[in-house]
Amino acid sequence: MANDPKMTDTPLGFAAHDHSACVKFALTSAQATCAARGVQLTPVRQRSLEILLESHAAMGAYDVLARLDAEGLGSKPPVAYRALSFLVDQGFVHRIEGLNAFIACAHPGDKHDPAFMICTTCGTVAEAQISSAALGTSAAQSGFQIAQTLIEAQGLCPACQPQVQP
Amino acid sequence: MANDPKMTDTPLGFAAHDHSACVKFALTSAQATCAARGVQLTPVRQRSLEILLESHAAMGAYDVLARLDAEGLGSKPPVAYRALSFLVDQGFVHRIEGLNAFIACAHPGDKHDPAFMICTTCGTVAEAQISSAALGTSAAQSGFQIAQTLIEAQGLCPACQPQVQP
DNA sequence: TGCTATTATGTTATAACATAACAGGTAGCG
DNA sequence: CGCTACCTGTTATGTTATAACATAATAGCA
Repeated sequence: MANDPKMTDTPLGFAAHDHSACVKFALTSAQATCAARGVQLTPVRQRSLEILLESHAAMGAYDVLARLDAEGLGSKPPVAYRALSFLVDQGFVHRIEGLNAFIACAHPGDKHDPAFMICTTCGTVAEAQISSAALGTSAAQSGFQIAQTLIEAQGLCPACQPQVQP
Repeated sequence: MANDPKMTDTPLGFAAHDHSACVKFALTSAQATCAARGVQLTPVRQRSLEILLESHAAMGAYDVLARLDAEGLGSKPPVAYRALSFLVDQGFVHRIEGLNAFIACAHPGDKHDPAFMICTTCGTVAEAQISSAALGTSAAQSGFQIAQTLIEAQGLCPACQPQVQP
């Protein structure tokens, strides 16, 4: 059930790979995770994930919705947004703030903060399998030319943290 | 023209500081930069920058617009978006993708990739004066509890880069 | 000065992204 | 059965952003 070794060194998106296998793997993995967590991968949710996996690119919520609508799975924005929220919550999909778009996670299963390399010319998005600090290195290795790096950390500022010391 | 030393160790947003001095400094600095670059810091642009500097927090484009409108400087979305685009282009203001918001740069003059720490409770945004890798360290030092880190790099993928080798 | 190219602003209209709120349906369980 | 929990359908609206075109100010220069 592991990825084929030949596709693990390069971020997805820039590298050729066995696409149907990677879709199948991600889907199976998501199904197993949902079963383990006792949450439901309903038809709309699963199909939304498949759409993102198949396109293998960043898609807007309305793009996904259009696909769902074409298949009779729902035509109103909340349908897509609810499915995408679920998938993001479960870690199967990442949201790319800079594009207002969603993309299937390139290495589901691992808990991780996503790091993306977004091509400003063709819009291709590659997810880097790294721990944030190594972004520059990873980019250089894959031949990606970084123009701009954006970091956003969300959390609690000192004033808003629950107090331990009275 | 340097920042007061006492306010350089902590990211702005979480630390008390001489606010009117920091507004004045940033404004003067922006004026000088515009003069040096031969671009115009027009009334709308300068006032937009002032609004962001004064509030010292992340503001949506329509929030800025409301302020401009109240002062008779323009009431239609493009007015705010054009001014904000200019300020972002010049590096006086950063756009925070995760919030669809804008914030005045905390250390103008330096060329840098912005790194932010965003409180999910109170919305306070602090700009970290760091080179991306040190975010975790900086956060720990300032007492910020990171829940989630988001990295977005924009640039050119291998296929889109101008070819050097024929 | 007068021409023209450029840059900035004003305005209309609409596109694109996102969510609140409520109604209805279905599955599991006591 | 009747309850609860969860998911889906739908209406309506809120929020963010830009295209496109008209007008005005400015700068550079013959």
